[in-house]
This record gives sequence, structure tokens and C-alpha cells, in this order.
Amino acid sequence: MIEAPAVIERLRRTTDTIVGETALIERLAAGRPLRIKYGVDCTAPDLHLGHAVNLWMMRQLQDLGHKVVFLLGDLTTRIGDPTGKSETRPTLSPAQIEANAASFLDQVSLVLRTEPEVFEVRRNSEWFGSMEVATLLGLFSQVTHAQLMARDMFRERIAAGREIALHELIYPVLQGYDSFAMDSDLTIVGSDQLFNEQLGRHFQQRLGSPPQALVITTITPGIDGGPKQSKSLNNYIALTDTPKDKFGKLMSLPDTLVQTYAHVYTELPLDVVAALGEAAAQGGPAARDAKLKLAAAVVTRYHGANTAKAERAGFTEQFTHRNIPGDLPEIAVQTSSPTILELLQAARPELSNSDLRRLIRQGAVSIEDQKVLSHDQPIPLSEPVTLRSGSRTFHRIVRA
RNA sequence: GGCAGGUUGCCCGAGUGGCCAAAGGGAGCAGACUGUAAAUCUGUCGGCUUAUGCCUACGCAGGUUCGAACCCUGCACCUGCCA
Repeated sequence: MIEAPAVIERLRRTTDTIVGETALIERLAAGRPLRIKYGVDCTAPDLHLGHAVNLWMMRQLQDLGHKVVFLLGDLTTRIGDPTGKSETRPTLSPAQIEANAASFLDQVSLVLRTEPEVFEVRRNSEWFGSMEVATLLGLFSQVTHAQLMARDMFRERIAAGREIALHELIYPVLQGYDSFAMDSDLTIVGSDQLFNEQLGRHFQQRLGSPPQALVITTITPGIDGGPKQSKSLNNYIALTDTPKDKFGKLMSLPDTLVQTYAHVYTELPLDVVAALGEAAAQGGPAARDAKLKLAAAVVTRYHGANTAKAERAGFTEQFTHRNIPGDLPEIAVQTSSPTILELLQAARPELSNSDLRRLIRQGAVSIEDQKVLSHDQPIPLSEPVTLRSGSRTFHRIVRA
């Protein structure tokens, strides 16, 4: 049994602040498994390394016997969380919500354990779906206007002369009540959720339960060094990225981010993290090697040491030794002597013909290491050939 | 409610009648170089079986004109100021 303060210490690595720390230590020390709230909105999920920082913290607690309660906000999703949004969000159909929930579970299970002893799935429609208006009004009476106006986003919207729909105002109240309804002991969230989860503590206290502790995680940087990973900035590494993509994206980090990444996104000992940072600052092959170690450590966490080792070897082969990788995606073609453009259309369906012509014009396309510069050049396919389009995209072309 | 300004390509942003598929920046893509998909430099960056060609595009719908992102009318949304 690990002592409670030691548990906290482990979490501290990626923690900014803890609300209710003393109570949390007491509860950990009591030996009872904690219920950890992991509440999500059922919008289309695309979890990335930043989300996973929270998940890994929960995973550590699961390994100590605590239970993650995965709370699908199926009912509240119909409202839409106004956090950080300037506009009201469109509502989702029930079918869409179900599909998103399934996808969420898939992605979450890449990090969390899902045995029933340490994982439970709940939905907030369980308590909100059939709640009486009188009960609801009772809840509302527990929260004052001033409390809601403490939310900076609401104040900003008002100051800007924008509307706030009543249901948006109510959203944090409902999210807060979730914590009471599901008996949350602890929730691990980013600072953007601090306000909503504080309301959770408020409800629990008002309704006679001990308030949940809040572990607010550190901000986790995107691969461009920006303050967060986001889809719109296209600077994130998704949990569903292939090991190869994870490895490659990590190698494309600016050298200056190596230490931060190693700290936040791996479990490497802190002295190793510091050493990697120093190596990265040195530049030269030392920096590259540090980054290789970082990439391997992250890939190991998600896909195991063997996969990481293979990706590392593959990367060195392809980019340091400039060899063509071994296992290429295969494209089967019907015609015996297609033009290079036809081959590219088959191999890169996501690109437009104009894009493909551009690649050819810029000298990015080669067959068997021979540059092809004319878009209508026929390629005889008596033997399978290797098609290269760009510095890191290869296909094996075979006759169908 | 009144007055003024705005709505441009993935994002930001210039353009006020033909030289506009639209300056500049960012992102993306490619090439060179290298230590890597870092950094740097260069090129490219709507689509079309490539074409001094066609199609689509400057909030939406009409109109004026040989010709409209640019002028006019209406509509929608946004911003600022006043009340």
C-alpha cells in the first residue's frame, strides 16, 4: 500500500493546483477506493496527448484500486457547454450522441483500464432524464446569480453585448450536480473546467456529501509549442494516430520542446528528463538522439516497447540512412502501363489532380528512385515498382 | 432605437470598375541543405486528362455596365459609438 502523500507526489508531476488537498489525503489514507469523475460531453471525440495526461493520472489511481466513473453527459450534450464558445452550439441527435459515446469509450480504453472493479460508465440522463421540475427548481435555488457571474466567460459575453441563452447559464449547474449524483470523490480536469467543478463541490456540500477534490492539470503544449493542442491548430498528436505517425510527429518537434514533452508526456525519471533537455539544447546529433529517446518513450507508453523499438529503427533507416522503408502500402492497378498521374491518383486519393501535377513538377515523384517529371509518362508494370511521392510517402505498385 | 464601419481563399489580412484566382503573413505541401518530419533558404499553395483554355470563388439575392470583390438596391450577420 502506497502512502497517501506519495500518491499525491506522483500526480504532482502534471498537476497545477489541487483543491481540497487535505481532504483528498485523508480519503486516500482511509483505504476506501475513490470514485474519480471523468465527465465528458458527447461531441465527436478526438483525444490527443494533452487529454491523455489526465487519463494517465487516472490510470495511476486505477492501478492502486481506485475507480474511474466515466460519465457521459448525454443529456447535457443536448445543451452544449458554453465554455470558451462565443456562440451557442448546434444540438446533436440522439443517434449522433450514441455514436460519439462509443467512439469515446474506444479512445479512452487506450489508456484506462476497463475492468468493472476500476471502471464504471454512467450517463447523466439517469438523473436528469426524469427529474421533476420542482426538484430542478430546488437545485437552482442553491446557486446564486453572483456565483454564476463569477464565470469570466459569462462576464465577457455580457460586456461584449452578446446574448447568453438561459440554458447555457444553467449548464455549469447541471455539470456541478453530476458530481453529487454520482458520488464523486475526485475529478482531474484542465483549468477550463475549474468553475464548473467548483459548483460540483458546492452542490455536494449543500446536499450533505463531502465535496470532491479537484486536481487541476498543467497546460500541455502542442507540437508547435503553442499553449495547447487543438484540432483547429492542427498541432496535436491523436491517441488514434498510428505508432509511426506518433513517432514522426514527435521527431518534428522543435528541439526546444523536448524537455517539456518528456516531462509531461512520458514517465521517464525526472533526472533523465533533465538530461534530455540538456542534450536537445546542445544541438547536433545529441539533440536528434534525445528526440529519438523521447519519441520512443511516448510510443512505448501507448504501444509497448517492441513497437517503439521498431519505429525507432524504421525512422533511422528512412531518414538518417535514407533507405526506403520495408513494409509499404500496396496499390493494385488494373492497367498494364498506366501513366504516372494515374498511379498517383490511385495512391493518393486525398489529393487533387492539381496537387499531384504540382508534386510531379516539383520533382517529388519517383519510380524506383528515378525522378518522373512528366505527368503523362507511362509506367510499365511488368514488375512491382516503388512509387515515391514526397519525402516520406511510399507505395508499392503491383499489377492487379 | 439612432449613427458609423465591417463580412475576401484553410486562418489572419490587403484590395474600391478591366493589369484579380485576388498583395502580405501564418498553416500546409515540395525542393535544397542537415542532425530529424528541428532550424535555415527557395519554390508552391481553388478545381479541371495542362489548357496564351474552361469552371467555381470575395456574406446572400437582385441590378447597373462591354466588363463588378470593387458601383446601386434589398436581406442576413458582426463590430464600434451614442441613447
